[in-house]
Amino acid sequence: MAAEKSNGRTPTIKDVAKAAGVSQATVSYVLNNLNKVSPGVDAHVRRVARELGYSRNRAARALKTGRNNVIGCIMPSLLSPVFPEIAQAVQQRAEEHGFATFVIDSGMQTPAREAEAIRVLAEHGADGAIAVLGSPRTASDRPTLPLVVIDQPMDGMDGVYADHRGGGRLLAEYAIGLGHRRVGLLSGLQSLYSSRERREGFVDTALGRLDIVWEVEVPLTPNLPEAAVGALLRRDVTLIVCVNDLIAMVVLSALRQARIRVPEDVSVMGFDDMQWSGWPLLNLTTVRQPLGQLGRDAVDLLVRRLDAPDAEIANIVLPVSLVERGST
Amino acid sequence: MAAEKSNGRTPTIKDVAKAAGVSQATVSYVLNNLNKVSPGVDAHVRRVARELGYSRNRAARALKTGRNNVIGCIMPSLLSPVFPEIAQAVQQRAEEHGFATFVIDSGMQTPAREAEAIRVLAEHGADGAIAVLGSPRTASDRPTLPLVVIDQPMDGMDGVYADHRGGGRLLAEYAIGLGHRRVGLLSGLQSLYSSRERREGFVDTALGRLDIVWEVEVPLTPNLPEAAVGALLRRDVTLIVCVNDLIAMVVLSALRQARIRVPEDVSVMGFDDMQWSGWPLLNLTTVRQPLGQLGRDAVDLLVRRLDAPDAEIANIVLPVSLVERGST
DNA sequence: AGGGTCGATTTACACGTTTAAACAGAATCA
DNA sequence: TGATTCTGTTTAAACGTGTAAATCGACCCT
Repeated sequence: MAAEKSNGRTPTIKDVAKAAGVSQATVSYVLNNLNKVSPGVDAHVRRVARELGYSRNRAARALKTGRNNVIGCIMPSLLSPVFPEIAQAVQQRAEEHGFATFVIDSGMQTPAREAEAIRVLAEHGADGAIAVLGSPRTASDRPTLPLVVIDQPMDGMDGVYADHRGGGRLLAEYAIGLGHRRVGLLSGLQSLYSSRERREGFVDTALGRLDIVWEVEVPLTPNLPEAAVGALLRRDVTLIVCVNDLIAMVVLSALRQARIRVPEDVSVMGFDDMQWSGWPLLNLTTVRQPLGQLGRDAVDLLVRRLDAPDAEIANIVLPVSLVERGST
Repeated sequence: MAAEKSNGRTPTIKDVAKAAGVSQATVSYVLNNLNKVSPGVDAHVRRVARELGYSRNRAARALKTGRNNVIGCIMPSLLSPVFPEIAQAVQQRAEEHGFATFVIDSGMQTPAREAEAIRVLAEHGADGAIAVLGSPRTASDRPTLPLVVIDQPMDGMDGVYADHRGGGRLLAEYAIGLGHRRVGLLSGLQSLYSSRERREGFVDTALGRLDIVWEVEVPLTPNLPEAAVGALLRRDVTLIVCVNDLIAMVVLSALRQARIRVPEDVSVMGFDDMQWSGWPLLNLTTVRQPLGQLGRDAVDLLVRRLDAPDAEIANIVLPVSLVERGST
């Protein structure tokens, strides 16, 4: 063993080259798996590199290639239970592709914060990002970064989202099948694609077969506006349909407080099938959307885009399914 | 306006220098806020830079300085409600220091995954990391990365954690004050510092004044072992003390399912004061630990360490407080 | 034997910064 | 006035890679 460069510094490609008795270029070629070098040399270089504990300097190669192998993951909130589930999947899949992931909490859907998040990502060298966007407006500031949008189609960008409309339909059909007639509807902000679709799927199917006695549009944060609470307590429906599980959770809370029993006095349905919806405390009948799959598909789409910037825009729609539980 | 270099490329420091009629070095000095240049030139350079929409290339400066301005944030799980709360605070504070944050889900406390997370971070150029570690073992693989550990002291590393023992004491005192006598204890894995401290604080204070009728050691995942469920249903205590709110939540679930009422039939207490503990559905009496503050202090500690690698090891202990709610 | 091809390897430059060191004036001082 | 400090600015050398282009042999073909 001739040249152990065990001085403090972490070894560079130059050290490896010297130790292996070849040029830097050869080492580079080997380590990038371009099959440009003869098998013998290849093996030798690899061995030496391993022996020295060499690993390529990210900053240098990023500087040279313009690629950082880092993607961003912009979520409206990490405190809600559903986004972390997506973020986790994104991170794992990205890792498989050799990308690291920046998770950023954009602070619940203010367009300014979302634009800011994108800026921060770009500034920190992210190659692209996956985002759950709260506002359609953000589209106008066409970002400097390749973006894959989750939960809604957005023209000019790749997207992955669940079949919200189909989910709404499922809810309505299930309710009808159960013999409900008078229902209340807590729909999400209709400026959001997903909320709109869910609502329309439900309403269209319900038409003529369910009476929507009241409907209140609520923000997707975990507290109900006055109007919604009032409606809940009127007790003039046998079923309350919520735009998502988080809202359903708040509804269950409110009902509990008012000592209205579920499902004896009134039934409740949600949408998402978030992690806790299955627990006895909630036990929520809901529509399951494949959260992990959303994240994984988004990552795949993004790396495809990075490799081929001019590929045609893709939109993936994932199927949903009804999960029957005790709240109905 | 002479030199608008509006060809496609994003502008470099060289473009700015040329446009401003000074050298690259001057531009660099200005933009790094070393007060080396005269006010007039300074202002001029800044203006030109802004006009060109220039922003420094991270890869290049990372290459030169050996600093990436990126920190990692290793959490055992993002699905649990408490860690995202910390992660969010970490991210915000890091941003204030000019650092971006990698959030990594180490997959619930397996030492291998934790070591792997550190490796990934190092490989992706993180300058340091903040970690909630599940296993003490990880300490042995002394990481290549400056680390600040949250939730436990760890020799040789900076740490931030709450006064777990004091919290345990608070719980016991409150229980005594309420007139309880027979209590059940769901303690966490005693291999974890935080669980151990909480338990000891409680047990020491309870000594002779509370009967700990049964005690079961449970993992910190959201499902109870048989033994625990059995104990709950024995109904031989007036109070159940849980190692944290997540466990308490599961307990409430189980009790609900068994139609045991809280707090009429039995009281429940937790630890953490996570986001939902205050909701009517849980309404949990608990000990509040300042989750956000943990994250912020950890970041401060980390950047201090990065600036002064040889500073003495610091450990910050944060105070806790009792939050009275409806479950007792 | 001389030109031509081909594959393996090296040479050499570029990427966009930071920063020590050199430099040029101007101000200060003996 | 000439030597000395100071201040503001520039020059130039890195940092660790990737990769086009040049180089070098070895081999093949008339």
